[in-house]
Parts: sequence; structure tokens; C-alpha cells
Amino acid sequence: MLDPPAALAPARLSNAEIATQLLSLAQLLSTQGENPFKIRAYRRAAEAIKTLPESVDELVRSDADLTQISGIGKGISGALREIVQSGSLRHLETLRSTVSPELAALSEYPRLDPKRVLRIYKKLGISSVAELKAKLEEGAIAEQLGIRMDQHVRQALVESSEILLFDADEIVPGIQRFLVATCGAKRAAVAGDFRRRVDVVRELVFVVEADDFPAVVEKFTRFGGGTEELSADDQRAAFRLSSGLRVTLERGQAAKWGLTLLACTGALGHLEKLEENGHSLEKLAEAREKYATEEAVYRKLGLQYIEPELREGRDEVDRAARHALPSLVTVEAIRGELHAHSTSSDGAHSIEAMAEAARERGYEYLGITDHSQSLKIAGGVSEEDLWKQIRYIDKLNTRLRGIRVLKSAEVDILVDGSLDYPDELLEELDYTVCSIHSKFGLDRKKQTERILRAMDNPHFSFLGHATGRLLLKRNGYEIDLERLIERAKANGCYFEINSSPDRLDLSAEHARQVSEAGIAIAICTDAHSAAELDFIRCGVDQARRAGLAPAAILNCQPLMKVLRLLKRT
DNA sequence: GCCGTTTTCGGCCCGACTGTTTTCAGTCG
Repeated sequence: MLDPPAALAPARLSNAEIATQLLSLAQLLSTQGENPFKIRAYRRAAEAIKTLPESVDELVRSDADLTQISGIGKGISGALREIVQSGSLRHLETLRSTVSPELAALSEYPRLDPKRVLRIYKKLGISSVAELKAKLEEGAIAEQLGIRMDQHVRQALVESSEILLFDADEIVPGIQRFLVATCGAKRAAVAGDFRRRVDVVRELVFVVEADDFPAVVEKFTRFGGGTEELSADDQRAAFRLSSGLRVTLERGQAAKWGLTLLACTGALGHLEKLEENGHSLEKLAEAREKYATEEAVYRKLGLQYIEPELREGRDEVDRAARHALPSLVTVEAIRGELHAHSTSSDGAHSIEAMAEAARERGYEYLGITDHSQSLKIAGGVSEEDLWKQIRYIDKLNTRLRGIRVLKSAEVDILVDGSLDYPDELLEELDYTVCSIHSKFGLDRKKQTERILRAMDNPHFSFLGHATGRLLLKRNGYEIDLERLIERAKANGCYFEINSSPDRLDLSAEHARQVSEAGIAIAICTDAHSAAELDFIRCGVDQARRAGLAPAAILNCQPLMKVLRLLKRT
């Protein structure tokens, strides 16, 4: 069937273009004092559209039911139809014509928060986005309005190509399916940072096997209703998705599949280490032998197979040559959870429900670590209530089967380094997780001394999220990890890898340092609901990148051993 | 506006603390 003449058919819109209209509407509605939940609904819908493999434009034209997409109901579905059919949204155009010229101009940059921008305009005596950009470059925004404001403007003006590994996990299967089902690839394997399980992914790399690679590349430009092609030749092609993320397709052939996969998985440092050791991948590529799997490549090189998580160019090649690589921790090796919240503070489920969820996951024990009294916002537990909780858990344990609930708390490390409960109460707990939740602004020395002092309390068991970082959102506070490691070792304290997808704190690098000092690490989810116990896989990914074996992990040990290790007094 | 239901309306974190952007917005979980 022929397409109708161009003049009669509105231009096809990419999901990115459609999502931008929803975001602009949300932004302008926010200046009109609209219901914040309505605004959030538009934003959520825009996000959903951005990561959708199918073209919204095509879905509308084929009269598909858009409300099947999570976050899209009758209202927004109607808006999407209007955008596709007419090219614009009346509600948005009306708003643009009624608001001030400054705000109307801002709606072209829907990720900018108008309230904040107007404050900047006022402070710096400017009135346009062009001037805003100029001030940003000069550093005037950071200087006069603070780094947070600078960060906001920067992130809103510049499309970010970085996403959390956790979010990448959501979109990778859709891309893979699209490559095979729609683009006609025989096989598509994800490589790069994602495969090495790096916490923040900057680019997705797929190795693609296809009879007609250029055809795959051509069809991939239709992903998400339109994906920008940045470059393409007969071996590789680069794209930018609606979400801003870069995707690279690398051509792979069955006979050399393992070799291509290895080269595309990297990291560069790992490949360089292989070269330094006289293992030229290029030579292998030219050779006649088949290298259909990575195992075959490493075998040929006389190396033990190296897990992707270890391929960072540290000592993994040397160790592989000596066949001395660690057997990395797995989710199956985890025997219990040591950091989880309940409805006693800010968790979604009761202690008993959490215990049941832990038991379902095959755990032997679950530590309930609700927030301590100072952390009001998170419903911190009063002393009196913690005493009650201790007695409650003792009773609960007499009737629970197959799981032991441990009595604990996530105890705030106060600004002076003291702990947020009196010693006689801490004494009654099986162990403690001690964390910083306030005064992030202290300098490195003060922050370190604050934690050192906390570690000197004999009831301090392990340090929760050591730097307080939130990936892509907030840098952590500064700490002197070496001094902390030294004191932890002297005092019998431990560290956690917080598995929350945007924390992953300790980082892999920090976890490596801690472990190399001979200190065991707890991999904890910090679950605030039963479902969040599954974040454990994210923490395990980090631990694997740090080269940790089960023996180095506290909660890979049986109950009695964990209790013995954690209790210092 | 979406969602889910002990279905068609009520909930969707929120609330104390902080501090220099200065008296309200940003911050913490």
C-alpha cells in the first residue's frame, strides 16, 4: 500500500518528540498551580513513552489501545492521539499563548523547573534561555546560586546519556527483542559496561549477527518511533535513543563471535592488559580458527575464563594466567539479609511479612533495621518502641519456622559521632548498622572523625552506605576510607555494600579496598518493602566487580557465625 | 491524570530541620 501524499499526512513523530510535548505541558501546568499529581502523571507517561521500543505514532495509526502502557490512561491516551493526528496539542498551545513570553520560551526546554529558572533570571538580571546558557558556561549560576542550581540547569539543558544499570536492565531486553524480531538479526548479545555490570551505563553495546547488517541498521532507526543515527558503516553503527542513551551495534560473525563479544565487552584496560601479555586479539581475528565463544578465546590465550565483572584491567589477566581467579559470589550464595526496614519506621511491610518474604527467598535470617529516633522523617523508632520491638521479635521467633529475625536497628551516627540510642539499649540488639543521614556538608576530616568515633562505640557493627552517594543525583560526602579501614580492622567493625540501585555504596572500588584489608563485607538491600529484598542482585553485581568470593561476605555465612562475627561485646 | 478496588473514589510518601540562595525552599530516608 502506498503512503498518502506528504501534504495530507502529518509528519511521523518519534517517541522522543511526543514525550517532549507531554513534558512541556507538565512544565507549564506546574506554573499554573495545577494538581501536582496530574503533573506527575504527565511526566510519568512521558518517561514510559521514551523507553518504549514500539512507535507511539504507529500504535495510534493502527488504533492500538494505548492504555495498555503503564502510566497511560484515557486522558493521556487521548492527548497522544491528538499529537499524532494533528502534530500538536491544543491544551499545550493554549497555555503557551497565555503565559509570559519567558515561560513560553522555557517550555521548549521542558526539563527546566520554571520556578527555579525565574529565580535565576531575577537574580542575574536575565530573561532568556540563551542568556541562561551563557551564565551557566561562565559559572555565574554556581557562584551566585549554588552548585545544586548549576547542576539542575545543566542536567535540564544537556540531554544525559547516562542511566543506572538498574534502569538499563529494564530496557535492554526490549532492544534485544527489537533487533531480532523487527530488524531481522539472527542474534544480539549485549556487551560493554552493561555486561560488566558497571553501576552507571553510558552506552549500550550490542554484538549483532545478521546476514544483512546494513538492513538491521536501517531498521533500527525506527526503534521507539525514530532513533537518531549518529554514524554507520558496514561493521558498526551508533544511535541515540529517545531517552538520550547511546546505542552501538557491532557486527559479529558466528565463527568469531566470542572474539567480538570479548572485544566489545572491554573494558579498554582489560584489552590492553591482554595485549601487554602478548595476546593479540587482532591476530586471532585474522587466524583461521573459530572463536565462537569467549571461553575458546581465553583457552587459546592460556588463561582461565575471566568473568565480565572482573575485566577492568587490574590484576585479572595475571591471576587468570595463574588460574587463581576468585570464585565470585552469587545471589544463591546469600544466606540472609542484614539491612531491612519494616512498618515500625518507613518500611511498607510488617516485620512478620518481611520475615515471610525472606524465608521465601531461602534465607536463614533477616535483620530488621528500622531507623533510629533522630531520623524523624523516616519515622525513626523511639527508645521505648525499640524496647517493645525487641520483646516482640523474641516472641515472634518462638513461633516462626525456617527463618530467624535478628534484632537490630539502622542507628544514626550523630554529628558528634555518638550513636542515636543509649548503650544499654544497643546492648540488647544482635548487631547494628550505623549510618550517616545528616550533615553531609562536613569536610572530609570532620566526617571521617565522626565515623571513627562511632566505630569506637563497642556496639557499632557495620557502616551503612559509607559515602551517602546517590548515583546521577548526589555526590557522597567525603571520607578518608583508609583511616576508616584501619579503625574498622582494629575494632572489629565491618562495611556494607548497600544494594539500593542508586546507592551501590560501597562502590566496587571501595569494596575492593575494604576486602583487600581483610575485612568482611555485608551485602545488604536496605529493603523498604518485601519486593526490594530482590535488590540483592544489584549488590551482588557490585561485589563481583570488587572480586569478592562468598568467604569475604558476612551474609554468605550461616546464622551462628554471622552473629558471632557481628557482636563485639 | 492514573490506578486499583473491601470498584467509580481516594490516594498518590511526608514533615522536621536547616541555613544562608535568607524567612521559604531545599534536604534527608
